[in-house]
Amino acid sequence: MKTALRNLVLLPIATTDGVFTAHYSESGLAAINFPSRQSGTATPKPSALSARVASWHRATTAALRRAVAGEAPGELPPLDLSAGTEFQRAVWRAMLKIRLGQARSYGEIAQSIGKPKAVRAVGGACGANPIPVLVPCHRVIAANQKLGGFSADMDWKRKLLEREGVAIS
DNA sequence: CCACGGTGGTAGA
DNA sequence: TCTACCACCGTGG
Repeated sequence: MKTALRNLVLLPIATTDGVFTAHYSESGLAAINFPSRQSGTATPKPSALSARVASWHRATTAALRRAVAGEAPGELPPLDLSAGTEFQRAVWRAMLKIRLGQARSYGEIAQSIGKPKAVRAVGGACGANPIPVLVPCHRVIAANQKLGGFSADMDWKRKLLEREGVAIS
């Protein structure tokens, strides 16, 4: 990932499962971090926030809380996926089309973006997804109906799928 | 159950 | 460039 110095604003999102951190660029929501023990995000003064970012953050907060609960997220803020390569963005767009309660295999994603043999590479792109939960990388599983992997805690993947009613063998 | 080869995309040297 | 990873997948013991 190339280091574009983009002015990022970091804001916390409290959920039933801990405090996530949202990153906003000039053009939208650029990343979400899972809760971690050490990282407390200092909340900027509200006056320092542009109205635009504040409104994005309201949308993100509502969407994330629903998504974490296994519900449909509703309307998302604009997503800034510019950090990814062309291939990665294609994979992330494909993931956004997987509906709640459904799951696709890595191979099916590869097929759907017109690169049926780029199966392992799809796994890599899933791991590079900057906006987990809202861009539902957890709905991509192995072809044998097994779980596959996850960059963050595997428990998150299992938990999210369970809440969405997806059965795993 | 396990081993292995064929794969394409990425990051790092 | 070249090389070594991989959140895979099918086939074969």
